[in-house]
Amino acid sequence: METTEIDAVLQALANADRRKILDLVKADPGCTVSSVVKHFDTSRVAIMRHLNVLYDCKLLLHEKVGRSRHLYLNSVPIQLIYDRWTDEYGAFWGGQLADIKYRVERGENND
Amino acid sequence: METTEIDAVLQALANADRRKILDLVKADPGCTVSSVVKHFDTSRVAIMRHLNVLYDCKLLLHEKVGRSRHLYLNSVPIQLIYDRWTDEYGAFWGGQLADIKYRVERGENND
DNA sequence: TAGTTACGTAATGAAATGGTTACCTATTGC
DNA sequence: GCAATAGGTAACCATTTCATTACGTAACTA
Repeated sequence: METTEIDAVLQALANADRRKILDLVKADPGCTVSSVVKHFDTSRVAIMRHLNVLYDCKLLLHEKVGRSRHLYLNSVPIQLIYDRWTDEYGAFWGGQLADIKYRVERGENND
Repeated sequence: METTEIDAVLQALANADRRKILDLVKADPGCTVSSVVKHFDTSRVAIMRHLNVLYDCKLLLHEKVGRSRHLYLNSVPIQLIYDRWTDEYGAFWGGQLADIKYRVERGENND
């Protein structure tokens, strides 16, 4: 996975509305754009912009049928991100996480 | 974890330079700002801005000693993100991941 | 103590992000 | 055919992001 692809996926995930879209599509695979829009107060165009971001980084797959566009979740990018971080930080987590978390929970972190 | 906190952590991770900083600090806990800056072509101020982003979302802990600032990785936010996504998408992954990953590795992904 | 080192901040500017309204095209249903 | 529906695009605007240069301050060192 290219650096720019990781950037794009993380950037896409760094927005609550886009994460909500993913959740909605996950809950109702094959749903349409307008059905997603109904769950938001923001404009249809704004949601479509979010959808385009999700298409670009391939978190959402889509196909046009008639005048509708059907949406599907593609979890592969998330999985790749997950692998990246667990691979690179897994050892660190395993070794130090418990202690650090303990200290943080006791308010002993030095922010 | 608040939505805005998730946003902040993912936003922070959505930048290759900031991820590189995390990798550097992970490889050399307690390293200083200037030692991190040496690994980049961009200006010291730009890197310090990235550091501030990482401080704000608590991916980096830091303490000033003399005229130096020592940096430490705090993997708790990453762990929380990890938990968030595996909790919400775990079932989906569990059901389809093996097959998808297998297909991806064989170059048969459906992008 | 004078100079270098390490870090911090201010001012500035280009580009990206995220939203809006207005309008346009294609499909469906009556 | 005509109106309603579903989606797409264009133009615009405010804010944030991300970089720069210039300058300031505290601490180490020769």
